[in-house]
Amino acid sequence: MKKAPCCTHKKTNKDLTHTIEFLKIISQEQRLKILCLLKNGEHCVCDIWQHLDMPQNLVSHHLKVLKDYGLITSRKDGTKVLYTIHEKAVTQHTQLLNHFLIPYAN
Amino acid sequence: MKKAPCCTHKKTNKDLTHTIEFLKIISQEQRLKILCLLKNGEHCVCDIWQHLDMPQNLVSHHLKVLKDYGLITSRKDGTKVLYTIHEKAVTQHTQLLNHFLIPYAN
DNA sequence: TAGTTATATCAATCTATATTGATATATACT
DNA sequence: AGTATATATCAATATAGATTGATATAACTA
Repeated sequence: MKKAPCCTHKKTNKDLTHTIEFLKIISQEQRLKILCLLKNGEHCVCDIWQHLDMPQNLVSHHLKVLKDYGLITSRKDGTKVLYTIHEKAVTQHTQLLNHFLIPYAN
Repeated sequence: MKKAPCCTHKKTNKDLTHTIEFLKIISQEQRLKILCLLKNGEHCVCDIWQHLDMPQNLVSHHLKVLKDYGLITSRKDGTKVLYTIHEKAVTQHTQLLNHFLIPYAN
């Protein structure tokens, strides 16, 4: 039987710290909306701020936070910068989260 | 093919608000630790604050937040109050979260 | 080169909320 | 009744981080 992680173990403490970091980043309406938009495909910054009706600099700021943590990636295309969700990273984090919340999560 | 939820739809906006509430509650080290402890079984308040080395009133406060949002339940046993994770509610919230992060999440 | 569009950065302010200290309530025991 | 233990509540403070406004950088166009 697979052992459920417990917060008293060293390794799990590290995982918990990472999970908290991940959660703090996504527990923000604007950022979750951005991720939700990007999960359906690549978008430039102007797409995002017009679509979500928020100031351009704020979007850039949130994109930086998301990118610094590896939840999205970007590539340049002329003057535009196109952002995409990093699906694998996101999935890894959500699975780690489940370990802390659900007994014997896979 | 199942349609992925999009943040521009009314119903999804409501779901997003709920998901943000859920995330704000669990994106807190002390609270995630409490949930992690409770997921492995019932515990009284003194168990929790001694185990997690945090002040009693702070634990009570966090337990109230978790209970008010339906993530845990409680029952009295003499002077003690025993708390348990509400596994079904937690699972529902994590599944909703996946819809916002992962394309075609089940 | 000058102008325009797209994006990023920085400092200052605002806001939400975690934490603390003091105290209240509730139950059990002698 | 009086004391001890367990839990909850409340007001005050501390703090992290979201938002704003101004400005910088970079690339394309005429």
